[in-house]
Amino acid sequence: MAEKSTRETIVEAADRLFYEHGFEHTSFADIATVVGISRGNFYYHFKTKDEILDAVIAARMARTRMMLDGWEAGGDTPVARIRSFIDILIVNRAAIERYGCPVGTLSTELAKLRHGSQAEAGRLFGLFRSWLRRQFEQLGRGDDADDLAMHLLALSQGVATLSNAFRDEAFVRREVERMYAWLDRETRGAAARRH
Amino acid sequence: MAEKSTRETIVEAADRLFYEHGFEHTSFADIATVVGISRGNFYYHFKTKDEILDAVIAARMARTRMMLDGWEAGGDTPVARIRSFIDILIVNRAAIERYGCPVGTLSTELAKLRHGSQAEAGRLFGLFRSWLRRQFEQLGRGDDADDLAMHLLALSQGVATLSNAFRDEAFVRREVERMYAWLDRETRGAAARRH
DNA sequence: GTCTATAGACGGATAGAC
DNA sequence: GTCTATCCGTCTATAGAC
Repeated sequence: MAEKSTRETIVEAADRLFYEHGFEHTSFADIATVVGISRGNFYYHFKTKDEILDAVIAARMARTRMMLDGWEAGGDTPVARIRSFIDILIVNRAAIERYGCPVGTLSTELAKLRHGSQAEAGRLFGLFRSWLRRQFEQLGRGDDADDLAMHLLALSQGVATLSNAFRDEAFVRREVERMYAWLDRETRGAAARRH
Repeated sequence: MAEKSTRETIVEAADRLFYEHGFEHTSFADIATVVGISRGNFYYHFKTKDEILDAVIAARMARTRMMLDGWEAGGDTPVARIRSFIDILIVNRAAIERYGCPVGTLSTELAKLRHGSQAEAGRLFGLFRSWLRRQFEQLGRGDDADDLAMHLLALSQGVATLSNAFRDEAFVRREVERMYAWLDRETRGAAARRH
């Protein structure tokens, strides 16, 4: 495996810092310190903070696509795949408790900053939305597949926010079970409808 | 009506700026400019930014309590009162689309900043949580009243976040209708259970 | 003359940009 | 490595009320 380029290392560090401390709260010096390079070298790779942000968003888009592709390949049925989405709340529980959802918190921060890349960040949500919509469509919910996708996305976001505010693991687990039950209800007889 | 004190004016301006631009992104100079006073005068009333934050949180707590008391007095039944909560998404739709939920966005921002007042901000959530819990208890849901309160709070948070990200009014209205339906389902036969 | 409210200038620190 | 802007926080000065 080839060594990671300096640029990639910078983007990874910025990605983590933006998530854990917020975009605005993260300074060039913070990133440079984590990466272990001088600020001079830094400016060779990125001219402005906005450039780093765009690179971070692009990296997250790529990573998310890979994750969604993995779920697509790994799940036998649409229901199983949608469960993979719900399970993020469990898998990433510790990080979410501390820092919230990476997608939601970046999106709201950029909205408040009136930052030009907010639309870009919103496309991250779009990836999940269209992926979920496709799963529901495969379950025969052509009419309201997008509604269902948005509903599940919203609930997942809200659970992440409250998990961050209350740090209550039991709450998250209850809500995940509730989402499972909801999914079963919504998709009951789905196979029958398809034929 | 007595004229508002300078201190109150400062807190009001800070409240709005913290909501619209975020806590960290708002500087003393920004607040002073909005209020129309000098920075020197500013420091006479508040020594540090954290002091203003605490005052803002205290003001929001008081305002929220008044709002909840108003719903309590204005709604004939617990269901009607809970609907008042759900309706915030409609009433404050324009602001939420732009800036998100004031409670959720402040809480997540302070969490990322590891700010000492995050617990204070979390108490704002607590107000809604315990108020909702009481409503569900009055509907005879003693066992899972808190679960239901948290679930509704989470859904409301998620809808606010996605409303901010996608700026989709139709989505918000659909989710509000969905919450109404959920509320009806959860409270069906509530009166019977109580007797 | 002291207290309150306001104003303005100064300094250290740090940020982003080159 | 340097430059400029900005931010937070302190310090001093002024003007009126009592």
